[in-house]
Amino acid sequence: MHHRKLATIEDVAAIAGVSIATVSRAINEPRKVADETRRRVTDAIARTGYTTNAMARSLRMRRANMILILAPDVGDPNFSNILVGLEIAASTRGYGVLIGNTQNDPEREADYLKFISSNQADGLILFTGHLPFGLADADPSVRLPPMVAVNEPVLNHDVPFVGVDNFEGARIAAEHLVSQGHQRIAFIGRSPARRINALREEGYRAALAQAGLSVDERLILPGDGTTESGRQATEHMFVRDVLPSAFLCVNDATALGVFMALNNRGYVLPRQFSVMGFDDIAFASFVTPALTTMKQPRRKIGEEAMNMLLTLLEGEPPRQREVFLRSELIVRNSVSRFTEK
Amino acid sequence: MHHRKLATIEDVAAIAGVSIATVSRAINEPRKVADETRRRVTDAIARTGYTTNAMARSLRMRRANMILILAPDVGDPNFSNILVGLEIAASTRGYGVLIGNTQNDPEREADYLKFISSNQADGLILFTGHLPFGLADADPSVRLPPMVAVNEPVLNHDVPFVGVDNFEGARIAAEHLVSQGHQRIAFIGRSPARRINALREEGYRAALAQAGLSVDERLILPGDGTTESGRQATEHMFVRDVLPSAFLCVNDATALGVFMALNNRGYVLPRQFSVMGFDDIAFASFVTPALTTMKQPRRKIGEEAMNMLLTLLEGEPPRQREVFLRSELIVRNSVSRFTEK
DNA sequence: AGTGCGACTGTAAACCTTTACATCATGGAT
DNA sequence: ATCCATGATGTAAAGGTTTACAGTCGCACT
Repeated sequence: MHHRKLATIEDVAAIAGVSIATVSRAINEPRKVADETRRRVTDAIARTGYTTNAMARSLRMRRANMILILAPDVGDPNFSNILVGLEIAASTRGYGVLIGNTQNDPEREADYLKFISSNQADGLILFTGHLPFGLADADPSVRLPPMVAVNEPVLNHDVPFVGVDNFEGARIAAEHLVSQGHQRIAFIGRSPARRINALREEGYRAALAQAGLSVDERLILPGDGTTESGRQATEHMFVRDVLPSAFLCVNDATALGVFMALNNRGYVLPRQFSVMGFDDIAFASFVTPALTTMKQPRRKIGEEAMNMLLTLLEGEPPRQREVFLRSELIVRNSVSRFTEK
Repeated sequence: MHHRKLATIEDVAAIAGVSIATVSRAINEPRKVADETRRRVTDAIARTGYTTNAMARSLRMRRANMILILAPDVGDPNFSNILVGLEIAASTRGYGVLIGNTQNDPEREADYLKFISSNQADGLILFTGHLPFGLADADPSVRLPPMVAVNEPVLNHDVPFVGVDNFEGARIAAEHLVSQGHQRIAFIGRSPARRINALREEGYRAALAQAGLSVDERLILPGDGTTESGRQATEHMFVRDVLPSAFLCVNDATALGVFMALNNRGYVLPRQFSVMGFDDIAFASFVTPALTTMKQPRRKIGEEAMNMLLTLLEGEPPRQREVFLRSELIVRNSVSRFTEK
């Protein structure tokens, strides 16, 4: 199967006693060939073990049936499950999935665009939150390749987007804390420049407003979404001695940092402090106490995004340029009812 | 750049005033064309924004510069970092990386092989621990495509392998526990059918033997490497009331299950029990107490495997058919010195 | 009988490269 | 003056498809 020269459409045609055009048609538009002929072709294909050469096909058709996924970090816990969804949707529609790990390196981003310009990939899924370097500055007369952003919307450009409704998710999360009697709720992970963080913060504010609670700006701490930033923010609160009864974290990684800081100081969770995360990444349920959080429908996000891209590719305009999926409240053990001490 | 017809080698040739053969040579074998001519070609390329059409190139060259990675589960915490290594090595050598998520579904495995037989991919990285369905039963006269197994060796077939030295790693881990004074050490995750589990168990036995300790077979519990299996095994030990002072787990996920069971029963770690894992997956350092474990050089494994595959592809026989990389002992807080109670 | 139509099939061009082989010029050695 | 080697370039084939267009055949209809 490998070394021995592969069968071509011509071999099949010879055996079936027809022209190569007919073989091609028998494969791609079966209704257009007579039953008897089709049977002969099918037999010949089976006998030769013929598979159509994808390169020749792509060359002729000017499409590779291949999608390039650009991600800054393949190891991101949010990434892998979205990837599963992307991959499933792609393969059911006959597309392959190419991975590009950019590490936010402009050079690598530009490099990967070669897959597009060399016709090796037909479209782009962006995980990066920005246009790849080399496209961003291109003059606007050249058309951008078909692409869809996922997880994080693309800055300053009108790229179709599929992701979770961050505002609404954070609002629900904060509402949950309020419903448990918490009034002094911290928000960990302020970072106005990041769309995701900004939206989640807004959701938090909206929930407090709705509940008639005023926000104490001292309870809103900056953070970039890393575990370390959560730890630092928590430490900072203790140093300043302005403390909440509950922490709403911009994501699970941050929540983990909060856990570590509180554990370190000898507090017992959730008795003394409640903590909420966002994302529901893999270990959220394994940590002690198990983390109450908002679950992202990651696989669904992937499927939705890929389907959007593929219909885009097939020429139809997308039904909507932005799809927001609902995140789901997952109640575990890291939030307790607030009781006056 | 996208819709407007792409520049071909012919356009470049016309502008540079040379033949297409010269353009091709200027690109691929620059030394073979005169300095002046090369300059003209380079200019023309810059002016047209030409990129060589990868499909035409692959068709002619009969190689796609593309590697297919077959993994049963893209979400596996071991996977993503190995993927990073694979991806880096591939892209530095000018190869792209195609992802196939098989979910251990034979149909999907066979489906993905089409990428190989249709010339869309030149080689295969196997994460699955077995030959993909459709290759396994093929009659031996047909040559297998070039491939390298990673993470888990391939069952019953002589496929080159790159991974961690599981025996030696487990031996070091057990040795570490012994060095901390532990004598009753449990092994959680026995599963003779899995190469990895079997090897790690052997390493464990070797360490005990070396220390002159006899193994208590009742302390060796079955498990498939999932968190749940770790939890169950631990429960089982309490039910039978045969207890160790330390748990050596076949992997970190299992260790997490042990954590959960012990926490549940109100024990304080590592004071009352020591626990060791294997793998050093992402959250090993975030769990409380932070997990002492053996770190797999995952990125390195990926790089090594990809380089092996690519040299294989370029015709050279591999220097060795199996590469075992050393795992590293990471001491955190889940193991304490054993003290007689 | 002639016309037109529908169903089926074949011919050949086009997709864009790479590269074996041929050609040509130049210059040094004989 | 001739020959040969060397270096630079061009010509054309080959790689395997898809598909516009043309052709053939049988048949119903006028």
